[in-house]
Amino acid sequence: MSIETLSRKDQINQVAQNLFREKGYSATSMRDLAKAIGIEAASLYSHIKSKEELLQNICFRIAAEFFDEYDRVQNGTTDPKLRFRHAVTAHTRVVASNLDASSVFFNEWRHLNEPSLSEFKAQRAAYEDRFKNLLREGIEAGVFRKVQVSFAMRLVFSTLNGIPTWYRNDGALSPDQIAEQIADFLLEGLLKK
Amino acid sequence: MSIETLSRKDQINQVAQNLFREKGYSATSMRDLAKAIGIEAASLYSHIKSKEELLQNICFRIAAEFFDEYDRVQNGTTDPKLRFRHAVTAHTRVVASNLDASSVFFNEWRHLNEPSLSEFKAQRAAYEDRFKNLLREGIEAGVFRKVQVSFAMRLVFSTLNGIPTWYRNDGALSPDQIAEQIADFLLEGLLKK
DNA sequence: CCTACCGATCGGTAGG
DNA sequence: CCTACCGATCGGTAGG
Repeated sequence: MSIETLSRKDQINQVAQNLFREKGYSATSMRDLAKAIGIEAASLYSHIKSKEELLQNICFRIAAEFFDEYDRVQNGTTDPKLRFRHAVTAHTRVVASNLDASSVFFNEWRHLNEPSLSEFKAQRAAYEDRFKNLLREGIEAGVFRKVQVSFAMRLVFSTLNGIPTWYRNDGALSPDQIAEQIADFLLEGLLKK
Repeated sequence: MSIETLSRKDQINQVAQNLFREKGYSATSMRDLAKAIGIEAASLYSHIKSKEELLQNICFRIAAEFFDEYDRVQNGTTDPKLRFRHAVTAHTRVVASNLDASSVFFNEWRHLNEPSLSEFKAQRAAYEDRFKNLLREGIEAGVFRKVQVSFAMRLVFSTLNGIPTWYRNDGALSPDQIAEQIADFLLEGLLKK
């Protein structure tokens, strides 16, 4: 869908995602946003309530996508290794398919005010717990090395959340392809067997 | 060294590192900085030239540390696996020992203006090339799996550069300890052998 | 290191 | 969706 066919409100949200990612939330002014769309800054407020509302929409929409995609791929799977692989590939697909929004989710959430900030942190912690549980299952099943679960979870998310810093959706590698490769990397490491 | 014993200029740099990390460069005002130190905003300019100069100092000082520590640990080592391990642990030590500054290096460099911005990117690319060469060596020596060098380098740095998002230098794990564990993780992956 | 101040820009509102 | 505008705050300077 090209950007001209979006409703003005959707267009504002999409341009905000891009500017918040490229310049950061604080360094993006409502005048920057309006100019990129081609209207006056004051006109934005016919469609939105505040600058922070834009940030909230981005952060919570992408959070919901992470949960939805996780639940979708876990449904029915019981093998610990496969459950972990599915979680990683699901997360990667969401990130790689929403590079602007996920960048904002990872880097700009701290500019949320209360009570959104606490709600955001709670959702993120709940999501991270799912990955910790998968790691625990894998260790108990004897499939994974006896790593520190909390530590390993952090390293996994560092890898996954760094995707927007280098991935370009230009056709060279599809989201599904990098998802598989990242899962391989996390499971196998660099050493030859 | 406690913050009171620093020269005023060093104190400004240190507080700037912390605020730029916590709030971001754009969201940190010179008045925030002055207030945290206990002087008026105008007085900062007896010690520094501009806000951006503070950012430049942080970014280039930590870049120099990455190069210095890399050169120090590579000196004399020839085994590909050990060379990679030393590079990873050196980088990790610099990050874990400079959490504020390295966070700014990773996340706030985009607020640099030219010509600093281009210089920064050039240094970072040169540093990344060193890691790519290490990966290439390891593959050619048959020690590493045949991964895509550029892709693997990105994943390695994602893991390393995510450290400030979770590591707390509170005595539970020393920089050297997490450096070793991260090297294990990158080399071995999660799967049990 | 301070007081006093500058022009520019910020997020947002009133009223049409 | 626009013009006109608000008070607040920005990075920084002059002068002491």
